[in-house]
Amino acid sequence: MKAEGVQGSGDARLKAAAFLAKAMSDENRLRIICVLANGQKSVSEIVDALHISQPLASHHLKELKRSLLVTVERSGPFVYYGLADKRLIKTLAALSDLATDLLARRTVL
Amino acid sequence: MKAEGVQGSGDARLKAAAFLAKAMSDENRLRIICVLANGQKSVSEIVDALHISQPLASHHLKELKRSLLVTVERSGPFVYYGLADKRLIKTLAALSDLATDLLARRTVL
DNA sequence: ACCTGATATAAGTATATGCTTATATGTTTG
DNA sequence: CAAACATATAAGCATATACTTATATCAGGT
Repeated sequence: MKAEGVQGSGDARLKAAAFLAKAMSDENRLRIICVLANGQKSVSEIVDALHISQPLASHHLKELKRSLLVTVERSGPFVYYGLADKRLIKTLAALSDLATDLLARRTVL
Repeated sequence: MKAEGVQGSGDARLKAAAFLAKAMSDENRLRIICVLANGQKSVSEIVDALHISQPLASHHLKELKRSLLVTVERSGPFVYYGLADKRLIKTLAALSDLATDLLARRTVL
């Protein structure tokens, strides 16, 4: 018999992890996450911070929203995006540390 | 002036993180990582464990190698793949935990 | 050398994704 | 309502990627 507990099947967990990794697999999206780490930001603030076009920012924000990584809140003409979970920052840091090490190791060899 | 230290520019760090996330954005590759968590495995062992075709396994192993996530070692007719860094397991677990929570939260709301 | 098993590559297809330019929607203010 | 600003969507293009089927390479045994 199967005893899955609360966390769902290993299959579902891997699927979810792949989904999250995909959402984090674009540099512009990671830059957005970094900006949002300092609190909610409007689209235009994000555009200014990243130096990308407004439609491109909108596109990535839509993707981040679809992947549940960000929250959306409208206030007047502005739309404020924020991180859905603070652990995103830690997770991003872990990815970054590991990736940097892997690359550095390769450069040396 | 810029004081970057040993870890490279934030830009390079994000690029590296995006690269790693992309490598981890496929469920079959995550399944391979899970299998390799128990030690080196040959291609056919991986094929048997995942129930995927041999060329597909080879394709993903090539991608994992290109992304520096796995080591390759030939022994006779067999090619053994292993994890390049044990932190991959922890990182995958972190991704999985966070992703599962995000999805669960959404399901509830 | 030949055969068998293990792995890699090639070719082809379908789909997805990142980006740009142009346009639409929505909100506030005069 | 019109004008101005903030954001979203549409259309189009180029590239990447996951997968399948078929074939090639490579190593070991007879």
